Amino acid sequence: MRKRPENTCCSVIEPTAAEPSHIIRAARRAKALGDPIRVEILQLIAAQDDPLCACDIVDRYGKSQSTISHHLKLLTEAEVVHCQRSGLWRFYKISALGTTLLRILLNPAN
Amino acid sequence: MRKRPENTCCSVIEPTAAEPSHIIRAARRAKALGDPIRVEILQLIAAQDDPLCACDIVDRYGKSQSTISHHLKLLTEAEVVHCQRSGLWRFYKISALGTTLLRILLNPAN
DNA sequence: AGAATACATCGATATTTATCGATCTTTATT
DNA sequence: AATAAAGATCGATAAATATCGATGTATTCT
Repeated sequence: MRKRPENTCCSVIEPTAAEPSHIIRAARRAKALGDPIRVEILQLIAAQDDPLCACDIVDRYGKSQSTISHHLKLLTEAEVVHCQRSGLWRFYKISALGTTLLRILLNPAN
Repeated sequence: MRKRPENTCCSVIEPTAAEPSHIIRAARRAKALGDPIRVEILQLIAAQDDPLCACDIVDRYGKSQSTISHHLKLLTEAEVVHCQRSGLWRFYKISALGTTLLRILLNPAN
């Protein structure tokens, strides 16, 4: 049996136990930004002064309407965007969480 | 043809074009945190005062050594952790990027 | 009521990812 | 040199995800 330097096995600090639901939510939030298309969509939404209609997002990325709808659903469920319905249209705006995440992920300095 | 409110189709603000490589890197960074196991591993690494040996990470999550090695590789490639080799061992510590992302993703207030 | 539009959902398929056991590589010990 | 240990890599498989076309649903217009 080889001895490990400084007995690392016995000096592991236990992290403060986060609830499983928090871990899962964190992963879901990250996963929402884990696709280049969704990063681009979020970037587009972030660039607007006003909430952006879903119909203005389709046709920009060479993907079908159903695919874009799927991506918008994931972004919404992760709460990186907020969605408001108005008649036939759905308008999306970036959330505070989305703004923060996008800034950090796109920052070349990190 | 129905008219959209406020002619949204004509008022879309173009985002400042990020390089494709930056978009892809952002997605890869996010994807690295897009798995609950990796969030937990990162949380464990983040809790340490000193770099943590990979051998202290295996056996904590009911996953095989090769699986943990795979996850550590993804975390390293995304630069949310830094890895230093010392003899037989690899020691991992969280990066500034990893610290920031973990804090935001786990924050219940967001 | 009927037609048209925006968007969601469904079912199918292809790609990606997580996981494992086995093996390989590197380093340290004897 | 032989052995042992840590960790990476490989090949296979199962699960998850991205994508599409078709269809459904809700809403608005005529």
